[in-house]
Amino acid sequence: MNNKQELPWDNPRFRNWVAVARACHVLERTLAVKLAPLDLKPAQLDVLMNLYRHPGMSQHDLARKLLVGRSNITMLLPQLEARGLLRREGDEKDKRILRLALTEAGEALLMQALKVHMALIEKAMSQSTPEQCDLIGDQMRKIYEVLKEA
Amino acid sequence: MNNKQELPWDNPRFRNWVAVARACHVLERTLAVKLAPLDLKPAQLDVLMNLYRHPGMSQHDLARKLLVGRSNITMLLPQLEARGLLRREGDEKDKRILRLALTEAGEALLMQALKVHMALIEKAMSQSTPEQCDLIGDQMRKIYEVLKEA
DNA sequence: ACATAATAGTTCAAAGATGAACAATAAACA
DNA sequence: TGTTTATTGTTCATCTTTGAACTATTATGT
Repeated sequence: MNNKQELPWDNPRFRNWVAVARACHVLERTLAVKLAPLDLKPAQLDVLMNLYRHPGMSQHDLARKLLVGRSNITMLLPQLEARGLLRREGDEKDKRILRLALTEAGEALLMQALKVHMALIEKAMSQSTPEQCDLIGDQMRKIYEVLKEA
Repeated sequence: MNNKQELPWDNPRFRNWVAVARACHVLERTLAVKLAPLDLKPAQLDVLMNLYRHPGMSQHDLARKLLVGRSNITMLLPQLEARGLLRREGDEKDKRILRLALTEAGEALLMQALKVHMALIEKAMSQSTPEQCDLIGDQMRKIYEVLKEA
């Protein structure tokens, strides 16, 4: 076996992925700062966004969408529920399942937060032409599909 | 003010960025799993990588490179130092600074970990042509530059 | 029907990350 | 020189996230 492998930093794929990771990281950090006035964390915003798109989803579904553990959801929801941002009600058929949905207050706060999030993403993605932007999205969706099951 | 704003999900920039974030997240998670046999966390690999590229850097420099707080570095390094993977020695001129460098063992482990990391990135980025890959990297570097100072 | 599997959600302890406050040292400047 | 300000790294309290063990409920298979 060849001990003197090619150094990753000479590999375009490696260097370019590192750039992706760094951009993600800095945008996430920035979002956390900009969201602070609304007393929302990025993780909490993710919850609100998913409940808005998929009302009635279970905690298990939510965890899978967010790529986190179920226990994380269990810890996350009570804060938001106590603030009156979402409802949890048991499923009729399957008593194990709790169905989740935003309240009006939750939807209102989400809209506020989305303005912040959107402004940040605009700032980031306006660097690219629409075609470049779509290409990036397409490639990233492919990556997600490939790694999801690995 | 218009309460009925355009929904972000109709906006290509938003949807495409969400794809970036998801791809990042799933790759990071997968990396953590694949790195477990080496008893290394992604954050620790980041440290080793940076010390390899920039031997002699200070903890402050390292924190900035990794986009984390200085205290995070303080918590992170003793584990790696105790495993004999890196050295910390005080700067001659400036007694505040600790200069960091990999040991031979650290470099050896890094090479092992890089194989894992590289294989994962190959799997992800081989979805794209070299041109697409470079375009992605270029755009992401722009994003980093724009958000870095914001 | 009954035993066994699988699934949804919770609890809990351990590990990670964060930011404010602090000590030691260096830099700036009067 | 002497005083003030900045910088480096640490400590500590707090908040997140995680995974394993647990309970309750449903599905599966004989």
